[in-house]
Amino acid sequence: MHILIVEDEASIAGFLRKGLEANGFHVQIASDGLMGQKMALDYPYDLIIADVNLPRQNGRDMVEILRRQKVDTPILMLSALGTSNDIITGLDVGADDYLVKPVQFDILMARVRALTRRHTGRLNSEPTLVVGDLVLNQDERTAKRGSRPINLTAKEFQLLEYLMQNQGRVVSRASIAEQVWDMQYTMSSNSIEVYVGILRKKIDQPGSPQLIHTVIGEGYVLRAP
Amino acid sequence: MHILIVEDEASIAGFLRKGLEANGFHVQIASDGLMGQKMALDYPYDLIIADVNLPRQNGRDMVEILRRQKVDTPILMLSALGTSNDIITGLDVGADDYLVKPVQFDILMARVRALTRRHTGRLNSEPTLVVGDLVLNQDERTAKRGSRPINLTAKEFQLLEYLMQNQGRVVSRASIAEQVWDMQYTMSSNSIEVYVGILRKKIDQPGSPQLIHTVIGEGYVLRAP
DNA sequence: TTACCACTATGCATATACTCATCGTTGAAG
DNA sequence: CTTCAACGATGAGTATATGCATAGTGGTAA
Repeated sequence: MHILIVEDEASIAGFLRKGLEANGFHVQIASDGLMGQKMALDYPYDLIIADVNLPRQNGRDMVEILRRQKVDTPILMLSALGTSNDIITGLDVGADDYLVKPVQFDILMARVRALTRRHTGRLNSEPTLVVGDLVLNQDERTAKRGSRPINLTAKEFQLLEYLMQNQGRVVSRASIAEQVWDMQYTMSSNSIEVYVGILRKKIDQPGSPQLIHTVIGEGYVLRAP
Repeated sequence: MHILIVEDEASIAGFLRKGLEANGFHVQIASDGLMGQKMALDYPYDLIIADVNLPRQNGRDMVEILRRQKVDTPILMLSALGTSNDIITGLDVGADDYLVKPVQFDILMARVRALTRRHTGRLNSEPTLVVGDLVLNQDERTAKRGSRPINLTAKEFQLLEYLMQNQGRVVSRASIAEQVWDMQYTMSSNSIEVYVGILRKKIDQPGSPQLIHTVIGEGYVLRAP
């Protein structure tokens, strides 16, 4: 979980970093608005904490520009200003939350948890993936179809995981190659077809409805019946 | 945009409803925690505003139960209690934001906008194209006319996608050839006519109004009836 | 060795893309 | 109202692309 802090006062930035790192977050610091904007565009942080008063470009403008550029990372703004007008404009340019300094660290942590929970709840933190009666437990690295356990090798597991993460969506061979095999897709190999075939034999046994579907010319899709 | 207010004090509930309705939201009110829980499970509200102190079941418990039941609607909590501990437990059971009463309405509105913006951003960005009762989902690569699913091959899908992206506009054979076939248009082939014909057979079945129209000498146009 | 895994090679079956010849429609001129 | 030419639609047939089962190779670890 990566957090970007945009704050020019080194003492505050350090205080936040220390506390956040103690809670298991990775923290990077930008010391002005332009630097913050650049870093936010370069890396998909899970959360951005930004001061309003910043050198070179203030926090509000930075947020507005980031939102215009389709960065949808949650943003928590900090400011010494506590008038309702400040808060409103801060939220309206695209911030998700607003705290007035001096901040109490435990309140900040609670807000950080609330913001990061929503953002990644769907993607990362779920230990199990479910499609129909197929359940994949990412922690235990096990899979089950209904009550029947399924034995998977490492590659098979990765492939199934990727398909389940994209359930309902058609995934191309190219993206499978990138995500599961970590390589460029070349037509010179049919590993993907072979592995899909193996998965089918293990998962879509006759009797239960089929989950893995081929979309000719496009790729594959895992879909609940 | 539908908002559920869970609040037992009629004066506050009425104050909020009036303000929110003036801003274009549809509002429903539940007067205790159990009623709120039931309503939140029954209908996919875009936002829930809940008091902490409620009869029959307090707001914190309600939020916790809703989150357990996978309701992921954004929740904004209100409370007379402003100690950091209250705020923290409120956020940690699954609320997204927390305001201390008495609330200033303009601040509340700003937070409401921030919360609903994020939530619907995800849903609306679903990549679907719609023309009349014809719906094309680009992720799933599926198409439907009304409730009838339509099976399309890759080329057919691309052609329909292009026509739908340009709905209401007449597209020439030349531009279709470029965009769908990736080639210069030469009259030496009638593939386009053939594929339009196939699409017609699949989409414009007798009984429903026709969507694909020929503009002689110009090209084709997809238009809602 | 034996067992297992990741990956490759081959050939078949079939869905799909495209071509061609023919037929239908349209609209303006006679 | 006909006739005719230009334009578009369509059905049948062919070629190609695509996916898949199966068998096989090489590497690794117990």
